[in-house]
Amino acid sequence: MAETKADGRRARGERSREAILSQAVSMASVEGLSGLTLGRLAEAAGVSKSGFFAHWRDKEQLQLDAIAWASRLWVDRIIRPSLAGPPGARRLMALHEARLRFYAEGVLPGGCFFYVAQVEFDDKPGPVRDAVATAMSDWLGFLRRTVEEAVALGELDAGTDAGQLAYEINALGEAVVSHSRMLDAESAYRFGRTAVLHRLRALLTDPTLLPEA
Amino acid sequence: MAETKADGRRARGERSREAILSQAVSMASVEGLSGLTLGRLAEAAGVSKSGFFAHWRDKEQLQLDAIAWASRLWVDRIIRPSLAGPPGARRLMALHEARLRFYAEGVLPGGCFFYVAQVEFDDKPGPVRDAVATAMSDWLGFLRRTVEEAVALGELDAGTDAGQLAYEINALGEAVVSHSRMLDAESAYRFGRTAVLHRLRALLTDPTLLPEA
DNA sequence: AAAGTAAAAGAACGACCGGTCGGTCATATA
DNA sequence: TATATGACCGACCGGTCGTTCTTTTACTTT
Repeated sequence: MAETKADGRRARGERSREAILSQAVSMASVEGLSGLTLGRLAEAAGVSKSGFFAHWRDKEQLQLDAIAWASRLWVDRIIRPSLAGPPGARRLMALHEARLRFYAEGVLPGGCFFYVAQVEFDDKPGPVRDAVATAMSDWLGFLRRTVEEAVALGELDAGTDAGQLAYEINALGEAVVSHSRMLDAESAYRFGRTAVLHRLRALLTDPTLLPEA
Repeated sequence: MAETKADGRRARGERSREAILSQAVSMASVEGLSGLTLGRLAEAAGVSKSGFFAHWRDKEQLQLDAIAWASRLWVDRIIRPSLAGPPGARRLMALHEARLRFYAEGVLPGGCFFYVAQVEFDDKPGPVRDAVATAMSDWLGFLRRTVEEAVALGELDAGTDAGQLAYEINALGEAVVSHSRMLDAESAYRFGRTAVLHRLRALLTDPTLLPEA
């Protein structure tokens, strides 16, 4: 009992910090990291604007931490689950489908944090841009290594260009975000899924590894 | 002589209007249509901030006109040139390569106006969002009809899903923008071109229609 | 030549931006 | 128990935003 009263200032601070960060990632997935304003963020997170500065020196520091937080979310929701299944071609498809599910479930109200962030910062040099580029490079690198693994396992055609295939899987998944929101959600998910499934099936040495549709 | 003096108020206004619009599309390709500020826009276009309001009621009207201006630019640079060549599979590849050239030449400093605009407005209902959605739909519709034409000409496999292929060509081209700016330009253009070329070649009834690489 | 009109500039507005400051209060530390 | 610390607040700063109003200027129309 009296559980809610035991409120240790430090633990409470940590909870505030995470609430703000989580809210920041959500809001940034809609408005972007620049469109995010400290006033609205603080209000949405239930703290005062000045309370915010107990946790971050300035807006840029928050942006950097938000990128790290979003990376963790991506690993938790997309990468880690796929590591529970078999490697190779099936893992590639699992990654892609986890991504589509991530979008479809509306985990982030704007669809994809990094999609917005990379468009926003690809022309604005600085630490934030560098952090986004690193996250993007990490993700594409992981995809590429997963392709290489599939080739090494003999599941995909030996002539497969891993970097090329990683680029395509990423591009075909990314476009689902705006296509589903601007035009039609059902066809966006269908096109996004079918594109990668057929691309992978064409490279498969054992056609039973992935479903026909 | 006295050419610069003959300045007809009306003609001068039209020139101002177009200078502002052109500048707005360039700046919006970097900062987005919301990130665009009237002060910097006016300065870059060589007029005063208030002079802007002689041409547009408010910022939203400018955004709508900028979308129309960017659409015309896209038609002039991508669609119209491709109509000069043969229809069918070669036209699809020509469209894709014109797009990549558009990016590589730096026609717009931010790479692609609509790429930025669609990410920015896919979650913000209103007239601007609707205009961006229409432009996006027009482009994808044109791609789809070009695919259908290629199928009707017997150049592409009869079982080709036109909407699906249009989605893929667009997605694979779009991703070049941020990939080239955030990571590596050379590989981005190579991946973007190779992806569509191979995708089309796999559907070709006459393999000599498109180059091997 | 007079009257009318369109293109601009200049100054100023209220709202909101990121950020600072002084202060309060519960808690961790000694 | 004394003290330092971290979380947090309300008030406020200079600056920029989109927008409005007034005025000047130069062309167009009558």
